[in-house]
Amino acid sequence: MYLSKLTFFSTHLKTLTKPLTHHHHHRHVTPLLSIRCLSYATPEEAAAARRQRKRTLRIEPPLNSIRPQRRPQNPISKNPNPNPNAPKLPEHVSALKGKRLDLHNKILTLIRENDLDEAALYTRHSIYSNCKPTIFTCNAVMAALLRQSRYSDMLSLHRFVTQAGVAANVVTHNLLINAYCDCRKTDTALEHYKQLINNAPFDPSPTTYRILVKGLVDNLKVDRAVELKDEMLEKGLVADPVVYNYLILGLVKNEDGDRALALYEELKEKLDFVNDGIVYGNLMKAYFLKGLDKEAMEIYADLSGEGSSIKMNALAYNSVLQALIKNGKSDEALQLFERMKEEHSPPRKLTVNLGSYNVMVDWFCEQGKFDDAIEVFRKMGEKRSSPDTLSFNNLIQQLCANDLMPKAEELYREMGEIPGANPDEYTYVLLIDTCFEQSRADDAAEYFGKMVESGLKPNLATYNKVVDGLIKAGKIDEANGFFSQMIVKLRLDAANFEVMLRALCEAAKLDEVLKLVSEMLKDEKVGLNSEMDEFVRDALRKEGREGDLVKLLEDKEREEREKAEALAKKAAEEAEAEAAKAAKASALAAGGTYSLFGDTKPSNGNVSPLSLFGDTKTSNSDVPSAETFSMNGEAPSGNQEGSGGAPAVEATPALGVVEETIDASDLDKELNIKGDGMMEETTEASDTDEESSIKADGVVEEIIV
DNA sequence: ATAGGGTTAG
Repeated sequence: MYLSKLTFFSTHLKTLTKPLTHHHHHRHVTPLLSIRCLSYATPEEAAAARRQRKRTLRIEPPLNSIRPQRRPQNPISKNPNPNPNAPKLPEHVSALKGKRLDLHNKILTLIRENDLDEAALYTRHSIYSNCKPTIFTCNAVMAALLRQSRYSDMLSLHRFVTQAGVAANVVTHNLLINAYCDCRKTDTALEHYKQLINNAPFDPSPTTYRILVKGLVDNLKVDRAVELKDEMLEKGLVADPVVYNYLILGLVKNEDGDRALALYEELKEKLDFVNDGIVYGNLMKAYFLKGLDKEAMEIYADLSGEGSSIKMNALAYNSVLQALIKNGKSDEALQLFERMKEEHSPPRKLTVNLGSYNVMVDWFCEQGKFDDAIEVFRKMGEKRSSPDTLSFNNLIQQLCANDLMPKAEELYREMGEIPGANPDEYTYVLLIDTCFEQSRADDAAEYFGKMVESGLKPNLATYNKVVDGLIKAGKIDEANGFFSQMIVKLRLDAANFEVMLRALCEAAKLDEVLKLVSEMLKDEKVGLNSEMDEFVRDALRKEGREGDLVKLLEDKEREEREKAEALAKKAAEEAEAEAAKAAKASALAAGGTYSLFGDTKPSNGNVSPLSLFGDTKTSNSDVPSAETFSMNGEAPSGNQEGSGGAPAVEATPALGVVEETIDASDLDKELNIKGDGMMEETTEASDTDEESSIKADGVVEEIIV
């Protein structure tokens, strides 16, 4: 139950993110790949690979002649001249034993405890220890990060383990493709898929196609998704009902009932009989779409009939339930819901889940039957389903929108008692909005306070809403309290300061006004413009306190002057010291150098005296010091894609160095992820755009190793 | 032992 909740929550989180359009930057990646493939992350790796090749040469020929089917799909053994640069094969599951299995289990425990930071850190630290994590462990952590929509952390970890020479397997690739799809970067996902096909020493799995087809359908690219399904069949993979279901869903959403039905026919032909119930809800929707209610209900009779061999689980039933509800089959829907609950017998047979209840709640709300909605919502515990934050928010929102705030607040109070259903930003914004609508400014303020108190981070829009609302309601002190609380947290800007200043002036809270003015003067991004200056003067004049501002400004000015003087003095001292040093250096360059090297004259007259001393501080910036030079030449340059990063990997990367090259903020930029993990709204996701984000491309480039 | 179907939403 815990896991299913996690999954549910993650889909919630995933939908929270709103991707940005990125600038495509199409580059030729293929030639680089072969270079990248050469590199082993560590000398140990390279040595191990050499030993492996020797062993292979020694052992394989006789074995092959006896049992040639032993390693038929291994490109290295197929190749008469094993290319040391060939993509590395991922480790077999059998590598997961002993200490490495212990490590794996330890990290799985961290994931189960939802301590992903620790899990990721542990994985990284183990990389260069004597107990290297297997790709299975890396995948587990990456999968957990993906589930929580922590894309940049996931890509960063991936990059790290890849640079360390942990060879990716098909699951790794699927995870990356999944991440790209979730970020609406379907082009990048397809690019990655192409690289997988062309370069990886293994084939895509059925799941690869599920992920890609779902991603394309979600991003309204049904036609491309259909093409991919055909590629899947060409690869000799079995027609997958899940893949067909996504396609049918996409076509139904496009109101293309004909093609949806045709796809079902195709699937039926390939499988003889489709016993996976997942397709039938959408199939019914396709019939309904074409006005063929009778056919739709025949399908329903088939799947729900006595002795039907169609396998229905909760997901399949939910889809059918939805089809009935959305097409006016109310009695059947109610009956089906009852039946789903009856058939439910965990742990083996799961025919109802949180999703079923959500569908019912929405349906009742649609009909205005809010008490029924609340009742069915409360009853989900009977079937050992437990509501999550999203399902609470959904119901609370419908109640708020229908003048049922007391019931909404009752549900809000229940949220804290249910694990996994803590109120989130969305919950509080709903309640705050509704409170203001109902002129309950105090309560709105209280919710805002609770929101901050519980560690949630209101965004600027929420802050503005609350402060504006409080000011309008004349609650200046409360507004000012939140203002001071949020100055740093939200990096409030001049406009926010001015709103507060105006309100304080108008309320004639002069002490507060002066305090705020002093704050504004301290912040060089804010300051006091002439309009505000006048505003403040007016307010003070009314109470005869104009002098207070004059004094404040004078104090400030004196402070500034003193500061400037101190700075100037310091600069002068430094310049003097510098001059002395330079004089010393040139004296040495003129004559002193020889003494350093005995009698030998420097053969190269171009040697810069400065670089000889390695004094980077005094060196002219045009003359690269030895230090700078070696940095440019040897440091692994994971961030500079395509700029010769691969050979650098061959040097033993010290942990710190590699970590330096994996800059999470760069990865954030890569996926346009903001610091809080939220993504900006896309203006337009363009497909024809030939350019792809450099960074995203770089990752694609790098993974196929 | 590592990925994986459907629904609600600013």
